[in-house]
Amino acid sequence: MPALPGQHGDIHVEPCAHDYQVNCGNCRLNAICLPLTLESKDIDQLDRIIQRSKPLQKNQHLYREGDEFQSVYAVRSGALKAYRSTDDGREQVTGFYFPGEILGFDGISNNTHASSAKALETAAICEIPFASLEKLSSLMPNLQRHFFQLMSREITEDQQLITLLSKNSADERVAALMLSISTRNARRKLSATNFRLPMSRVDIGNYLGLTVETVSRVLSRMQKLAILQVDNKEIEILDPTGLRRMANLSH
Amino acid sequence: MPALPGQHGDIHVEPCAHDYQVNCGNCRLNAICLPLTLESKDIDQLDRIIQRSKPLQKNQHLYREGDEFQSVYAVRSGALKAYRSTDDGREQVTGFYFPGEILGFDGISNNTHASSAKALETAAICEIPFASLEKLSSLMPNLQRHFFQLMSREITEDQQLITLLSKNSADERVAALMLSISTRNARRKLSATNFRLPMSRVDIGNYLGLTVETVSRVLSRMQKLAILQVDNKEIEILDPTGLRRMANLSH
DNA sequence: AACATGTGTTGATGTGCGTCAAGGGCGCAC
DNA sequence: GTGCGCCCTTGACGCACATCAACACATGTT
Repeated sequence: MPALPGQHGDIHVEPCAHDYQVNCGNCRLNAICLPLTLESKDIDQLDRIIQRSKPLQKNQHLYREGDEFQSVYAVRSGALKAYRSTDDGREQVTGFYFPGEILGFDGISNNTHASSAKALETAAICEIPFASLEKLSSLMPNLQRHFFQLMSREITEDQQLITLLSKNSADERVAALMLSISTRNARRKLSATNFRLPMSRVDIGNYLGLTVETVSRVLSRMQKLAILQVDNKEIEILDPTGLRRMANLSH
Repeated sequence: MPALPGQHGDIHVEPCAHDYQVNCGNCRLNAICLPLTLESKDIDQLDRIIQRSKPLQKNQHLYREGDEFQSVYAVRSGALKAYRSTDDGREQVTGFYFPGEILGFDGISNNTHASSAKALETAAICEIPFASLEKLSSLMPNLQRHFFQLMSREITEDQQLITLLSKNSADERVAALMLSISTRNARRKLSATNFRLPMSRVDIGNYLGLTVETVSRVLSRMQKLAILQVDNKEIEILDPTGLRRMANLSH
């Protein structure tokens, strides 16, 4: 581990000195976030409704369960988790969100956020006020379609998680999560084999319906089988094929 | 296997004799399906894009995983299940759909249905071609918002199921499903305490991440505790409070 | 009526993961 | 340095649910 003074290093943005120059047109992530064929004047219009505020620090909330729904949010850097509290007070992690991904859709149905979202590390966020988005969508069919698609994707991903929880063993669940993170890294042109997990073992277990101990044991086992190299939160995938076999998924 | 000429049969449109008189304006279910304040000319416009074909027979598919996505569907009568096949060939039931409910949203993201939908009993369906719906949504902000809300509701419901699967015992899962069906019945002005389950024990187990045997045992136990009266698929809720306590949910 | 098939129930046994407990590593405060 | 808190790991044990097996019952076919 390199001896960096601030281990997160990256975006240590003071009240966004340079933010005025960030926009959807030049954002590195727009291939993920907005894979649209929009004319540049349309992008400008979209850009004008998006608000970029100062970064969230680790453990800060973006919104909480029960808050009035106003906006959906795109992650520009960092990572977040979404979770809801169960009726007996425990929490259920419902998703992890990485740069280029959009969260907050569960708030639309009741005008109230159905889950909370919290930064797992320092995170920069683009806020997209939903009322403006709706208006703009009416004028730009591509944009309307894009947001229908994003919500649909969230539905299919939730259904994949449902399947994972209902049908797969602890080994398969953990392997599937590692593969998912790897894939999402690759989409952002980062290494598919070396990465740092932004979330704790507790969060992983919570997301996958397992206890911390089980997650830890599975990771140790994968290390013993030379599928992963695990050093605390640093992960290296040594044997992608073995990992896929362990996940028991074809994709 | 019933001796149908072509079991693929699926939607074999042959405008049904009495259908001309069914429309969204006079449909008993529109309070559930379309709880909108639309002017009657708007309802007419919506009505014009909706297609009502002859009912699906039990076990017929409405669509299959991999089919091209064209439409979403509202259930007018009967019941359906949605399911996807896992990588090792088993199936995962992702939802049950009752009259007034809308299914098919998972197809939008890839223009391909991510799950299959099959009738659990004879079912009448309203087909809503998505391309027309999109166009109409651009013109009618209420309608656009309504469909965003419906998709958002699907997301929050999936997240509830995720929580159920990840955190709750067999007893709690089965109790929660019974309560959910009871609530949905009540919304349609049917009895909240007496109903017939349209799905098999296998489907219930599959949906809840349990085996048939466990589902059967839980139902027997509930009967022994005088919470339910179970006669094959006929259910009577004898003790709603006890059922809610067993489900361990506040709502 | 006889039979096949699908669907549901119940009991006996096994096991994967939860629970409980202990201890190690690391960062941070003082 | 010493102490404290948090996160992670590892081992021993138990339990809730899966698995295996047998049987009951309903429905439809011949």
